[in-house]
Amino acid sequence: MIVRTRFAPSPTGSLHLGNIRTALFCWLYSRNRGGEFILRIEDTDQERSTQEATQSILDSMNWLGLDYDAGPFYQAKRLDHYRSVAERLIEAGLAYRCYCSKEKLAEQREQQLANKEKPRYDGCCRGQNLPENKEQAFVIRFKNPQEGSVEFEDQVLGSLSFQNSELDDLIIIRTDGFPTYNFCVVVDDLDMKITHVVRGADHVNNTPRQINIFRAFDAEPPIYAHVPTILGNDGKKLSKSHGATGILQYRDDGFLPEAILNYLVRLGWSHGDQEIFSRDEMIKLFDIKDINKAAAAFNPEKLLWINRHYIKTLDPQVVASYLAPQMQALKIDYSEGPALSEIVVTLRERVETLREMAVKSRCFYEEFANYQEDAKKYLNPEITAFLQATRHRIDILTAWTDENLHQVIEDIAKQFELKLGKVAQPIRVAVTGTIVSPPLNITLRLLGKRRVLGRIDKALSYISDIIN
RNA sequence: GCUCCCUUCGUCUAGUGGCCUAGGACGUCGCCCUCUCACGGCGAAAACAUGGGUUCGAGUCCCAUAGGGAGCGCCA
Repeated sequence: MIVRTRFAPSPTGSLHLGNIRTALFCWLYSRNRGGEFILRIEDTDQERSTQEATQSILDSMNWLGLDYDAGPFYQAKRLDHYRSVAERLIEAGLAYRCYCSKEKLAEQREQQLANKEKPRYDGCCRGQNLPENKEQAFVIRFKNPQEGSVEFEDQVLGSLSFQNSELDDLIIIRTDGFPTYNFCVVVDDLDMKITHVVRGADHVNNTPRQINIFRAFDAEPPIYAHVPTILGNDGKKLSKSHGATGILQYRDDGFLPEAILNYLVRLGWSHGDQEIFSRDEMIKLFDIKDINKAAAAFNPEKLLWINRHYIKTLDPQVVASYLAPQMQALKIDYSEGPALSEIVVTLRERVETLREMAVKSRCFYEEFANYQEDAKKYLNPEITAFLQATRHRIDILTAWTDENLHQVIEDIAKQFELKLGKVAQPIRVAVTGTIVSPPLNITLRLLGKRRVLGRIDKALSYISDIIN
């Protein structure tokens, strides 16, 4: 039997970390088993589904490299199919038309809640076998078994059992003729021959209803695996409605897809003490059986740590390709000056995100307007002499290398009988305008002779200005 | 209210009855390295929710309690 999983988001907003982790687990399982992974867009809610959301789902999957073997399938394109299936269910006596008004139902619900009962449909139209009446609005309800129980073995949670008496007759076709979630899921999972349903634990309570529908079709339900929800770093649920960050925002903020995936795979899943997993390792080692039952809280610091890890260890050329859009977003023209891969190599140990890297790279491509406030104190008359000497040494330097530039700084320190730090820091301020930068010799090399000399001149005139 | 689920350091987790004096990672703190910032190295503090069982022996099995979560839609 070939394993076939699906990720089935509804296009009512952008995908967040919780959704993506579910997609990842789904994808990993199918890849691990050499199976197929299907993308299905559940857009039966005409009110809330949007084209933008659909596009952002596609973009997100693409960015993370979660490729699918079939789809995307759109439920909105299969409406006639769902309707005819529902009609067949009525003919078979497994579903029925219900003419109860929304108002009546709402009232009933309120009443039940007031009586501290579980709100549920009372089955008023069940068994009446009401014919189609075009004059009056009706829905189609599934005839849920009233006795016995539904039991199934969840791959994450273990064996679960629900009494049918707890379940009511759910609506499968609305008044407007659109099918509802629990119905479409079953029809599609069946049609698409899904073998394993890996989804969020918020669907656990839907599962017995869906299994009953499978049974009505005389079909075997798929194997279920409900993965626990992800909580925000405040311990509260992470969800669209609580303003969870869309995954593409992480891309824009300078996170690597490798980091997002690695972070997410370790949330609720583990393989001993291993923290770092390449895509291939995840695929090779992943198993649903190793998913934890408890909900995990999102920890932004650890995501940052993993992001740094990948910035530091991935091929600089690859990181540079991710950096380019960040440079563009900041409108930094990097067509002249150091290659982006050089920037990556020098800045990768001092940033947490690519955005930060882009920001810090600015001084290699553009002149700065002002010295930072805390840097100004280094530019005083006492440094004029060695700054001038430094300028001269650099001016006559023929081979522009890290070694030579380091030698220049050391020589100047020796010549003026100063500690290395005492000369390095003022020079750093002169050429970068700030008190923090990569090692000075490397900074100088990246800036290039023309920029270095220009900035030293600028610092010298700044100093003479404050004297006068 | 009812149904279902969950519970190891602040956080992610290892742990499948003796290997646990509970291990690793992020974060935090300290020290070392050092031209700044970092990287790196070394070290420290930090957890089995509570109470009962079962057992020679329980973080590990069972039961209660407490706490947390999800669902109870003509949303998905």
